This record gives sequence, C-alpha cells and structure tokens, in this order.
Amino acid sequence: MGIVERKEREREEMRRLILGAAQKLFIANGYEKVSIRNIADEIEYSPATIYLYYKDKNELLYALHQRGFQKMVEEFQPILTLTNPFEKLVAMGRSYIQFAVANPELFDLMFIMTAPMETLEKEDWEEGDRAFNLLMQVVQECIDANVFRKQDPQVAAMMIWSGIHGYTALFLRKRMHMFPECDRQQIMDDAFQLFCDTIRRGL
Amino acid sequence: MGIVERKEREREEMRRLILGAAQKLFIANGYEKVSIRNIADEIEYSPATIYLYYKDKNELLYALHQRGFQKMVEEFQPILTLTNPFEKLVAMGRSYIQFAVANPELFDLMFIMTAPMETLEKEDWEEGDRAFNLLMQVVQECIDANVFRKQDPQVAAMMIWSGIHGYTALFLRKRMHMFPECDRQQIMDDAFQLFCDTIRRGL
DNA sequence: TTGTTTACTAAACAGTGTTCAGTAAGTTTG
DNA sequence: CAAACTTACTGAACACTGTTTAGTAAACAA
Repeated sequence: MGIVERKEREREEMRRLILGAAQKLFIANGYEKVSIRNIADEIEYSPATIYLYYKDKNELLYALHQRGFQKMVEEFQPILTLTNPFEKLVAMGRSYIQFAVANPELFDLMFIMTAPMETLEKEDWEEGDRAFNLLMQVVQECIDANVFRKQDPQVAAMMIWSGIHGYTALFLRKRMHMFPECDRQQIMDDAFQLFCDTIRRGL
Repeated sequence: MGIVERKEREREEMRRLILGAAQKLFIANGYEKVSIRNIADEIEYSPATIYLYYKDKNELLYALHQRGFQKMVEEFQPILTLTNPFEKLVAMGRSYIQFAVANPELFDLMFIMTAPMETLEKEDWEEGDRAFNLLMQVVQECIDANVFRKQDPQVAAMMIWSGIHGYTALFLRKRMHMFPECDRQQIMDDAFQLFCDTIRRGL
C-alpha cells in the first residue's frame, strides 16, 4: 500500500505550495507584505494550516533563504569556468554585489535579516558553509598561483567576504545617504575596484 | 511673558523624557521590547501622547540612533590624540568593532536597521556624514604620510569602512554560524588583523 | 460498519503602530 | 472675574501581526 508514500508526497507538495506563495509575495511586494495571513489567502487555505507544514514563520523564511542560495549558486556557475584564479575571485565579488542589487530583498533574507537564522539552534549554517567553501577554494587557488602570499585561506576568505559584504550591506541599508544619490553607485564601484587592487597587491 | 519659551522648554523636556524611556527599554530589553505602548507605560502617559512629540516610531528611532552616535564619538575621542596616522586608523577600526560587540542593539540601530533611515527623505544623513569625514581625514593623513599611495580619500575611506563594517555586520547578524562558536571571535580578530596588514601593504 | 487517525479551520489571544473624537486644564481676551 | 479660545492629553478604535487551540469533517484501518 503506497498510502504513506502518497501522503508524504502530498505533504511535500503542500510545503512547496506554501513556499511558492511566500516567494511570489516576497518578490512582488517585498518582505513586509509577507504575512502568514497573506500567504494563506494566496493559496486559499486558513492561516492555521501553514503551521501544520512549517513550525513558525522563521522556518518558512529559512526555507525561502535556501531558495535564494540555490538561485545565487546557479548565477555563480559560469564564473567557475574561469581559469585565472584572481579573475575568478573578482568576478565572484562583482556577482555578489550584482545579485544584491538585483534581488535586494532576497539578499537581505540571505545575509542580513536575523529571522531566518533563529531556526538554527545547535546545527550550523549549511548554505553559508557551502558558499564560503566555494570562496575559500578560489582563495586557495590564488595562494597556489602565488597571487596571494602563503596564509590561512579561511581567514583570507573571511576578510575578502567581509570586504565585499561591507558596501553591499551599507548600500542596501541606506548607509550611503551622506552622498548624493547620483554618486552612490559610482563610489561603490570605485571602492570595489580599489579593494580588488589592494588585495591584489597586499594579500 | 516667557510663556512660549517655557512651553518650548517643557516640550523639549517631554521629548527627552520619551527618548530616555525608549533608551532605557532599548538597553535593558533590546529592540523588540521597545513598543510605543511600553514607552508610554514607562513614562506613565498614554500611547497617543508620544505622537504629539514624535511624528512616528521611525522618528523616535532616528533620535535614538543620534544618541548612539554621540556615545560612539565620545568613545573615539582618545584615539584622535594618537600621532601615528596608521595606528590611529587601526585603533578606529578596532573601536568600531568593539563598540558593535559591546552595544549590539545600538550599533544595529546606527548601521543596520532601515527603520531610522526612513525619516530622512531628501536631506542627507548628518551623523553618518560627520563620522565618515572623521575617517576620511585620517585616511588623508595616511596619504600625506606616504603610508598609502596618492588617491581619492573618499573612495579609500569607503573601502576601509566597508571592510571593517563587513565582519561586524556578518557577526552581529549571525552569518558566522558555519564556524563553531568558540572559533568565531578568533577568526574575526585574525581577519581584522589581515585586513590591516593588507591595506598597509596594498593601499 | 465502527473506530481511529489525519487535514483542516474558526475563533481567539496577545500583541503591534497609528488615528481621532472628546475632555479637562491653561491661557487670553472682553 | 467670566467667557472664549487654545493646548495637552487620553480612551477607544482600526487594521494589522504571529500563534494556539478546540472542534469538525473527511480519509483510512479494523
């Protein structure tokens, strides 16, 4: 009897339905319009039903954050074919920023909002770990190619990620509002370029 | 007749009372416990009264964010007496991180949360501008002292700020949860050190 | 066919920011 | 001093939020 299997499938189907509705609302109207009631309306179920498939809103946001990582990893795929390790690194940084500017709300969910992270209690952040390891690998390639001096790739990767993440976070969270609006993008680009040049020379 | 002056004083007094209560709740219980109703309870007024002194919650949060900057600038004061410009820069970075770790909620309000920034419509972010100029000045000193090569101090300052802000934001928003808890502080410190060494060599 | 499990929901709880009509005290004017 | 006006304040409501619980109807197992 395949009943339990069918039920399992239906359950998975329902989780996808909920998540899909959440994603739709999220992309169309931004984070603040994604309420349990709005999701419930969208799929024509009662709000309480959602709690039968996700423990709470944070868990749902974590699942959405996972979809964000999937999308990001897909977009990063072409870069991995580059042969020059430093160029690869720069391309990754540029893509990180581009992804953030093109999908600000999704990026926010992935790297800034605390809500989705509240679900991880003891176990670690898998999506982050995979993405970080990808970066670390490229840093190692740069070290092997003598672009960077010999050092701990973990620390170097952390430093690079922080550097790139810095503007992105400041920009998205409106912390470049001391500059006139027209200049902001330019300053960000210049600062990114300068960061690349600096680690090229100094790391 | 000094009545309008007295009323003005009383108004200012009331704004301080409200802000003080908000600050108290904020420091004692963190951001999520700071609701208009809680503030009203604290000062023994009705919630509606608060709206006679602050346009909305964002304006109140902006005022709180200003207090944060005051506190931060105070803590930065001793550093400005240092004579070596590069040492001064490193000390500023270290203090930025220390401030964030010691006052995570306040730092969040100052540099991560969007709510307080929603009040600025066309006018720019004064507190940010002042702090950034302070940094830019020190960067200029480093250029003058030939520690850094000749370049646009604005872009260089932006790059440095982003670099430092990066870990801080990632750390506070739980994006170092791929590392075991005991290692996080160490990795952050190492990455900070590496960032300092790198800009020393490459900027 | 009876008994049990599963899937779902209406309604409530406890909170949130914000607005508005109404009141009471303070101030000015005749 | 009394009447008119102004200011300061509040109770109650509005429209939301996440979440829980008791109860129902359908699906399944015995």
